[in-house]
Amino acid sequence: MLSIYNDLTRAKETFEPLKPGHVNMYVCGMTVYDLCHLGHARVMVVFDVVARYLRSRGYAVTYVRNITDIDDKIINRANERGEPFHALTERYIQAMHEDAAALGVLPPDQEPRATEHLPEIIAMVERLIARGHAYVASNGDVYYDVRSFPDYGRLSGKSIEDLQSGARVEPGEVKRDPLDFALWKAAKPGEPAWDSPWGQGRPGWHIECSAMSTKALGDTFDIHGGGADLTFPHHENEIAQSEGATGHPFVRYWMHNGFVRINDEKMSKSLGNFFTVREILQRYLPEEVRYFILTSQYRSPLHYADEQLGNARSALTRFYTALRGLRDDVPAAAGETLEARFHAAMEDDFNTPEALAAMFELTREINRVRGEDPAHAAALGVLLCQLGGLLGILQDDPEVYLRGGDGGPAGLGDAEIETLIERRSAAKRDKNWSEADAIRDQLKDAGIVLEDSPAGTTWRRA
RNA sequence: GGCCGAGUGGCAGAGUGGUCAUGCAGCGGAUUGCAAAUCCGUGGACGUCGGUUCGAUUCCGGCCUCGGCCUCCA
Repeated sequence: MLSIYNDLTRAKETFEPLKPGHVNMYVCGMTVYDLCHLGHARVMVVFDVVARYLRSRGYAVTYVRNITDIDDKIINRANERGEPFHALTERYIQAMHEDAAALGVLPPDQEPRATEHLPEIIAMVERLIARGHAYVASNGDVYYDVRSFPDYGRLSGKSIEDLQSGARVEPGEVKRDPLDFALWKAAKPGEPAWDSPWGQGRPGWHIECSAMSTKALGDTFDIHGGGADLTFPHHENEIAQSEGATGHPFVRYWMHNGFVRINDEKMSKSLGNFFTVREILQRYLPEEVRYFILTSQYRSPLHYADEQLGNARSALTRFYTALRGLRDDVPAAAGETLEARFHAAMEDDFNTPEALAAMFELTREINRVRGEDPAHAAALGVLLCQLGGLLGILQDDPEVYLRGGDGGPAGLGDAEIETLIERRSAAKRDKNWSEADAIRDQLKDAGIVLEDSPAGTTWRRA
């Protein structure tokens, strides 16, 4: 029985999809005017795990993650660079796909773009006008009339009155109410624009998600996800738009992931304190970054620290060390209590840290039995890999992971390493310990760790 | 100011009304030519002040501190 924390009710609820056996899920993706940073990576990894896990429980999942490829920031950035906005967005979409793939994030089933859904967007705005939820302003903008939607503020826990007191009024405002938000923005000279019943213009930020999610998944769907900073106003506005236009409930379970923090502050573009995925991948393996993201429950803050990325490396080394040398062509061990513990953790609102704890205990069990019962160890190892697969980790060949670490600036090649190990083995046979230790120290200085066993010497990169 | 969330051992991070998180680091032991890896054992925590309770880190309230949203943001 899977339970999910629903931000709409602020409680964990038993998950039951609208259509038995099928889950429709929409996640707010990126606005593509820059490279992905770790916060974007967290969204992608978290909901990738959600989709993987739902599928593993037998659900057919339709996972939609949108791309915002037209908005103010994109226009400004394109102007700064003196290039067409779509050239800019194409480049960053490409980069995002590369980053996602590197982190083992499976592609969503659909990846709709705002600029490819102008007809749906315009139709929804027209519908909102017709149903009395929106109005055309004197300058050609179209605004949502927030006061026409009594439930406004429910998701974010705000009241219209509270919002009213904090609302700021810009000079030259053409809204009827400061809380109203733009569905359609009239084009200024030189801006990208599309034809509409209200003249040339472009969609507001929120309407694209309402239009695209409804088109892809229907008026009502199961899960809507995104970063916690989208709760208000973005998702609040989506509810107002979609329910205002369709007259039906919009989303059944709202999921928001917590922020990545650095020095106790939110990592964000506006604060400028972010690391891009690319920067981090220059120093850590993709699987290490992914593991690091999963060490925190998705709603909790994730504290960025080099020490913790290093910890991720140690942890993965422990897993892969246990898997190394085990047969992987056997059936997974069945009926293990640790497997049940893993699933209990995942079914409790995707508690990945607890799920990882179960995997560590499974790892200890593998190490414990591998001497006397290699067959059982192998079966447990296959199980460990399967569980890891649900999280998108431990899918590498152990040897590749263990030998593929950072070789350092003066990294030795595999062949050189093997040669040195053979010379050391010869010295060991001769009980020439000083020679053997000298070679081991030499390798250690090059970042190579040796591990002797009765079966011979293995090595890995530290 | 309004609303929301959080404060757990050296670090990270789960969880629970009364026996164990887990990983890394530390310490002791086994193993090893010595190491490494591994196994066994072990120390160390629940912001603060009250309340409820036989018993609270866990429930309730006050306080303190921190973070977030209220404006673009994953």
